[in-house]
Amino acid sequence: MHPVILHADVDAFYASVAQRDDAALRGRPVIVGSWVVMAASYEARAYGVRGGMPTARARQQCRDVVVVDPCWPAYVESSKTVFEIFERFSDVVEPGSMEEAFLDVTDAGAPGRDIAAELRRLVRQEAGLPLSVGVARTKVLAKMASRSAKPDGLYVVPPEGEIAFLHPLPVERLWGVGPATAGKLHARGLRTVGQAAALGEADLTALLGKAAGRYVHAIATNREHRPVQRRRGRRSFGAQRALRRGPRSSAELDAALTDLAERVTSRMQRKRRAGRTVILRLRFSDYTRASRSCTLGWATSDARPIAAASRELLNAAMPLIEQRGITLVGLTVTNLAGSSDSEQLALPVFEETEADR
DNA sequence: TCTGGGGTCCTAGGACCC
DNA sequence: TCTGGGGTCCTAGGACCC
Repeated sequence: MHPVILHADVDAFYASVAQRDDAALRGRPVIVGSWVVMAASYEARAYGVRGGMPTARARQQCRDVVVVDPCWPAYVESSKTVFEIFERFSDVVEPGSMEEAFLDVTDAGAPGRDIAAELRRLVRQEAGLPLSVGVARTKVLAKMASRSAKPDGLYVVPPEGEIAFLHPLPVERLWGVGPATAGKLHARGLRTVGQAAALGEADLTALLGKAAGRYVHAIATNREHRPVQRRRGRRSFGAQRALRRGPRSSAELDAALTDLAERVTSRMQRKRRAGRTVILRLRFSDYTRASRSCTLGWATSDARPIAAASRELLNAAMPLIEQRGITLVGLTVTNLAGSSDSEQLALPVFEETEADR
């Protein structure tokens, strides 16, 4: 018996929640976000509206668009409902985000297509949301199948039809191939997955680097069979803030760092996690980026040492900031202490010792 | 009003240790 | 004095995903 893997993904999650909760929005172009589009309903996408686009531009492209503010409690609640439904179909559910997951339903005793159809029906009925599902033997194929299924559809890649599905696709449709990798492949004259597969692993790793080359070769030749795995614990906590263009006073930057450190550490404290490495992320007026990091001698979730470390990093980066102008400041704490198997697991928050000071 | 906010993983060089 | 591998940790940057 071959593996049966589902990739289930709620369509335009935030926008669909908004349309579910306000009947007046149904059938209309809706975007969620204040000044940047976080999600666009399919009605809005028909006008070329895309995620990441400034809302002002979305309004230009679609005069009737309705812009709604994000509503986090509704997303958390909806996500919980959807995942409870997923869990009924498999013990092996790997979340990809709030609104998508892989399910290994090999042992479910019914054809993948039937399970997927039932999953879609229940999510529509109990969560009131449109779910697209891809069914295949591997995660990568299931993921790309769900993309083909959208919106509100079901797409099955049969075992004997895998290469026929995969090889004609443009390389940029591969999961894990973004603009940079696609650009390198295009520069070599490779436009389809089949052409990339024909190149061979040695040439692909020479072109893309070891990991990326191996990965692209494995999926292009349909040899990527990583199992569905329950989620590992998180590896970092971060927060960031975009800043208006123009000079920023150091008091302003200081206040931003203090705020970011508090946001990050309060989440860490809630999850009972502590970290040792502080990363300051900067973005400049020309959209170049830089990061500065340092590692403390102890793991902490206390805002004060993290804010202090980030201020030192910022000071070290001042010449860069003065030269290029800063438009974003971010703070990430990583190198988390203890096991990361479960967020619920209570972990000791290591105290700063005399020797560390 | 071109470009938000939250993550993951990989690479490459240098320091340091055995 | 010169030389070797192998391993880990740290820093900075890049690519990608939702």
